[in-house]
Amino acid sequence: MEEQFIDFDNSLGPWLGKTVKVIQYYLHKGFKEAGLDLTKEQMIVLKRLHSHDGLNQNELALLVLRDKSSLARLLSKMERKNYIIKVQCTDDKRCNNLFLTDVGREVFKKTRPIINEIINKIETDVSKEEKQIMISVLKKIQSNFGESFSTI
Amino acid sequence: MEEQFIDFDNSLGPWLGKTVKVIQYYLHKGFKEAGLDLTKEQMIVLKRLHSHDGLNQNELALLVLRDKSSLARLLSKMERKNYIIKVQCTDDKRCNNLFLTDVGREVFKKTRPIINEIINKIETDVSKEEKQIMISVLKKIQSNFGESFSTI
DNA sequence: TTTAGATAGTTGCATATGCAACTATCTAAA
DNA sequence: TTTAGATAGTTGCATATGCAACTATCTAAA
Repeated sequence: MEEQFIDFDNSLGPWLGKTVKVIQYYLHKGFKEAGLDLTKEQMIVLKRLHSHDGLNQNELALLVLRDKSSLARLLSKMERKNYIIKVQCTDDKRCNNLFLTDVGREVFKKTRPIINEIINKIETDVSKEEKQIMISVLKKIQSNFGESFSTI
Repeated sequence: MEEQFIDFDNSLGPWLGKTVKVIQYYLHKGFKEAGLDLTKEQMIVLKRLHSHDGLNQNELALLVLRDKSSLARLLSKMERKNYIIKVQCTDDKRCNNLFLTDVGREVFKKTRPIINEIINKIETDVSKEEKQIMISVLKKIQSNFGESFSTI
C-alpha cells in the first residue's frame, strides 16, 4: 500500500521528539547547575500550583497530562521536600487540596531565570510569524488526536 | 528585570512538550492494541538498527539521544525478547555490534501501519508549507542549543 | 435507608532515564 | 615494554511513568 512509503524520518513526530529531548536535557542541567533540588516534572507541578493553588490531585493530573498514580508519587516526593502540602478537602474525605508552601514558592521563583534563559534560547532566531505558525500547528496536532486533549 | 515578564505559557517549550506527550500516548496505545510487546523507545532502537545494522552501543546511544547506561538496559530487555543480538566486535573486546534478529525485523515491520497512522494523524490539516516551517524551526531550536545536537 | 456504582487517591509491578562510579580493554606516549 | 589515560559497556541509586487492582468514601437510585 501507499502507507509503506511514508517518510518516517522527515515526518513531524521524530523532529518534535528530538527537539523536546534536547530542551529537557538543558532544563535539567540548568536546575542542577543552579543547585536546585528539582526535576522538570516537579517544576511543572510548582508552576501549575503557583497559578492554581488548591487544585486536587485528579484536577492537577489532567492539567499536567500525567496518570494520577504517577502524579501521586511525584507529589509525595515534593511533600517530603516541603515544597507542597496536601490538605484534606472539607466536604470530601477522599480528596486533597494541594497548596504550595513558602519553600515551594521560593524554589519556583528561583527557577524563573533558568526557564527564561531556556525560552530565550529556544526562540533565538525564530520570528514572530514562525512562532505563531508553530503554536497554531501544535494546537492543530493536539486536536487531531481528539477533543480530550485539545482543551488542556 | 525584563526577564520576569516572559510569557511561559505561550512560549514554544510547553507547547512542544504537551504535543509530544499526546503523540507518545497514542503511539504506545497503538502498539498495545496491535498486541505488540514493544515500547516507543524500543521501536526507535529497532528503527535505527533497521537502517544501520551493526552499530555499537555508544554509536546507537548518540543517535537515539540516550545515556549509554539507559540504552544498555533497553538493549538487555530487547535481547531477552530476542529482538536484537549483541556480537562482540572482532577487533575490540570491549565493544558490541548490534544486529536485528528476524524476530526484531518482523516486529518492526508490524509497527509500520501503526506509525503511519500516527504520522497521518499528526499531519492532518497541516499544509506542506507549515510542515516545512515546523521542521526548519525545530532544526533551528536544536542548533540553538549547540553543535553537538545539531548534527543528530 | 440501603446499596450499587462512581470517584479520589494509593500500591504493586514493569518499564525507562541519567549520573557517578566501576571493570575490562585499548592506545599512545615515555 | 610499560603504563597513564581514554574508551565501551555495566551497575547502584534515585527519579519518573502508566496500567491494573485496590481501599475509602461519596452519591444517586431503589
